Amino acid sequence: MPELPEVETIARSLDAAGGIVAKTIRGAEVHWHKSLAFPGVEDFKKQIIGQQIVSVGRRGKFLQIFLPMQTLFIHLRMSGDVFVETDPTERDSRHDRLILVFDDGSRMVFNDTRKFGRVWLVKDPLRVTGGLGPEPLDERLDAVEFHKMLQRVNRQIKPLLMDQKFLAGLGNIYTDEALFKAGIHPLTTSRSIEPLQAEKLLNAIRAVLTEGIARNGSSIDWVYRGGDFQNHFKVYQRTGQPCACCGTLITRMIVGQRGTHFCPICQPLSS
DNA sequence: CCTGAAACCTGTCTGC
DNA sequence: TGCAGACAGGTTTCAG
Repeated sequence: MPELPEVETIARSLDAAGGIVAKTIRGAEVHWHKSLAFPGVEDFKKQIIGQQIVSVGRRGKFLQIFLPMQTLFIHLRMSGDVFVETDPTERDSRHDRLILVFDDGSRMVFNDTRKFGRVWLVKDPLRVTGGLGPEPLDERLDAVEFHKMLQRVNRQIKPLLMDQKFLAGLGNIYTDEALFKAGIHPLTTSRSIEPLQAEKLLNAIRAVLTEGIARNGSSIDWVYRGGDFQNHFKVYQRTGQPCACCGTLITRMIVGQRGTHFCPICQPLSS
C-alpha cells in the first residue's frame, strides 16, 4: 500500500494515541535479513535496543521514525505495511519481516508479502532521503519552479512524475489520476508543457494527494487498511469503463513498464 | 540524456 | 482440476 497518501496515513497512525511515540524499544526480531538495508542484523539490534521513539514522520514514500541519536527509515515498496500489533492470535503473521518489541509489551510489525520493502537505521537521514526531489505538498514549490523543473529535462511525463529524484511521493495510482485531472496525456514530453499546463498539473497533483490523504489512502485487492480513495478513481483500474467527463471508454497502455490508464479524449497527445 | 528490459518476490485472477 | 500467463500501489541497474 505505498504511495504518499498511504505512507502518510500509516505515519499518522503510528504518531497517534495507541501508536509508538515515547515507547522504548526492548527487542527486535528480524525474520527476513534482506529487509534490512542497513546496518547488518547484529549491529541493528545492538544499536536500536534501548532507544526511545521521539516522533514519527514521512518524506516521500519513506516512513521516518526518529530516535534520540538515529533515524529509522522504512520503505514499503509494493506490498509493505506497518502497524502496531493489537491481537497476535487473530492475524496472519506469515509475512512479518521485522518486529520491534516495546517496553509496554506492544509490537510494531513490518509485514511485507513480496519482500521488496527495506529498512535503514542511520545517523545521517540524508544518507537515505538526500536524493529525493521536493515534496509535492510543500508550499515552497510553486508553479514557476515546477515549470522550470519540467523544462530542465525532456522525458515522458508519467515516468518523470514517478521518478522520486524529480518529485517525491507519486506512484502509479496518483500519477494516473493527476494526469487525468490535468488533461495531460501520459506520453507528453515534459519540455512541451506550457506554464499554464504546468500550474494545472501541480494543482492536480496536490488535489489528488490531498484527497487521498483525506480518505486515508487507497485499499485494493487483498491489501486492505481502511482507505477509501479506491472508490473515487477516475481512471486507475477503470479500463473499458466510461470517462466521468466525456463518456469515452478509459484506455489502458504500458508506459515505462507500468499499466497506465487515461481518457484518450480528455487527455489528448498534442506533440 | 532518454527509453526499455530485467531483476528482486509472492500472490491472485483469468483463460484454456 | 491443473497450469501457464498476466498482473500487482516500487526501485535499481544495465543495455542500446
